[in-house]
Amino acid sequence: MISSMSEKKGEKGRIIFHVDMNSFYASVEISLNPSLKGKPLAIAGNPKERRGIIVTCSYEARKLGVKTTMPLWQAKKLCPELIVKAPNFDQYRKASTRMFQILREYTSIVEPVSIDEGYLDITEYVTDHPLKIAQSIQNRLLQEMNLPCSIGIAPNKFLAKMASDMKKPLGITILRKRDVQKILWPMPVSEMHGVGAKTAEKLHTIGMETIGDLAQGDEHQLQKLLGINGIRLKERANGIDHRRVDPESIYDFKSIGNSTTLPRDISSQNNLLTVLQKLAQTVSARLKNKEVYTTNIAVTIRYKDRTTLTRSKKLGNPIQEEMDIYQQAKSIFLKNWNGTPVRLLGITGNDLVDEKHAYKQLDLFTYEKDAKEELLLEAIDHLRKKFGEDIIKKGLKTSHKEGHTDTSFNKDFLLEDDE
DNA sequence: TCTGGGGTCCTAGGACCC
DNA sequence: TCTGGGGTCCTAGGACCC
Repeated sequence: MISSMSEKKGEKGRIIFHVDMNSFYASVEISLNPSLKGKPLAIAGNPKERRGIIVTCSYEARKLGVKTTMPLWQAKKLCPELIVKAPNFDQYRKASTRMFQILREYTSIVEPVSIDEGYLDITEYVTDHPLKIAQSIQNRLLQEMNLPCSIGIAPNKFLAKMASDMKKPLGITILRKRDVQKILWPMPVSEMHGVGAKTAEKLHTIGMETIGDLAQGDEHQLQKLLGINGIRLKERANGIDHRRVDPESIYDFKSIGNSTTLPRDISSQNNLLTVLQKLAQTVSARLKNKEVYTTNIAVTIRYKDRTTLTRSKKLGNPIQEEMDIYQQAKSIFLKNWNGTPVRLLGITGNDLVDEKHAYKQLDLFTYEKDAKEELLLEAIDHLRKKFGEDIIKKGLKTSHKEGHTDTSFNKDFLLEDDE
């Protein structure tokens, strides 16, 4: 029925689901320990340390005013009987894997967006009314895993995402294109997916309060205010979104990083370098795990007053080893740290290349290194002829002292800016 | 006594080349 | 003896999302 309607309009209508797990971490904890059911439960970072913020909480906790990202001490003040658990990511990942397994039984076109949500394109897999399929998915996740979810059904990703948000927990919502005006347009623009605090604020300055305002807004004005994003948001507000559901998208990740808020602000260089080394270790392990090298290292420094800076460096050759990452990060850090107390440190590997490609690059690099050494020997020979043996000995002596091999000579002696 | 850690995408400016 | 316009790469930072 749906497909015949689309054919009339001359476009390929699709049926997209957005499956969104309800308070996922808390729900997994409850599934592992049913005695927590019905109680105000929050998952928060290390409760002993200041980084303790609410990551997720059960609906019972939400009713009492507890919210995501709220500092733990604030949540406890609000709700003294709150049960707090530290996150157990291994368990969440396990549950996530199983959940996506179940989703893939309904269609092969499943795109995970994060650990607890994903898009499904069931257009070619409709065996029943889409609502029935959604009910079946919801029931299976609930019965087999004890995990509640909300599902949005729509002709594209954006509308499916907006729909899954409308009934929580355990909702199923169909949002048709023809309902956009009635359902979506009266909503505050800040509730639109893709509109955050800053964008909402900007939109308010030109008098736009609802999604409908945005939908009917002037394109040039929006382009001027928000760039390309303005055009896109207006399209979405009109229910238009051509992005396809892409199951492969999880395989082309763009960066791998690790950062940490320190237990207290630190200004000792040695201590900070120790932290940096730990971060390098984690990043290296993750790169190896994903079988990629990085060709761009970025260091993030957040100071006591929360001002944050990121400094990055494009590398000549791909790296993966802890020591290489540490050396690069250390050099960037020392060059940019202003010496005042640091609150957070982070290392990110950007511009990732896969191992096969990295090997080629490495070979090239080794080759270049050899070529450089040859040039160096030539230069030594040249100097020997020009200035005699003395200057060579002087240079070689220095290099011995620094523990270099005799072929590498003391570079400072010869070359001005070649590293 | 505030505000984690993992990411993606976009923009803008400067350097450099033709 | 003054100077166009396009393209690419690199870096920094902002906005957003879960």
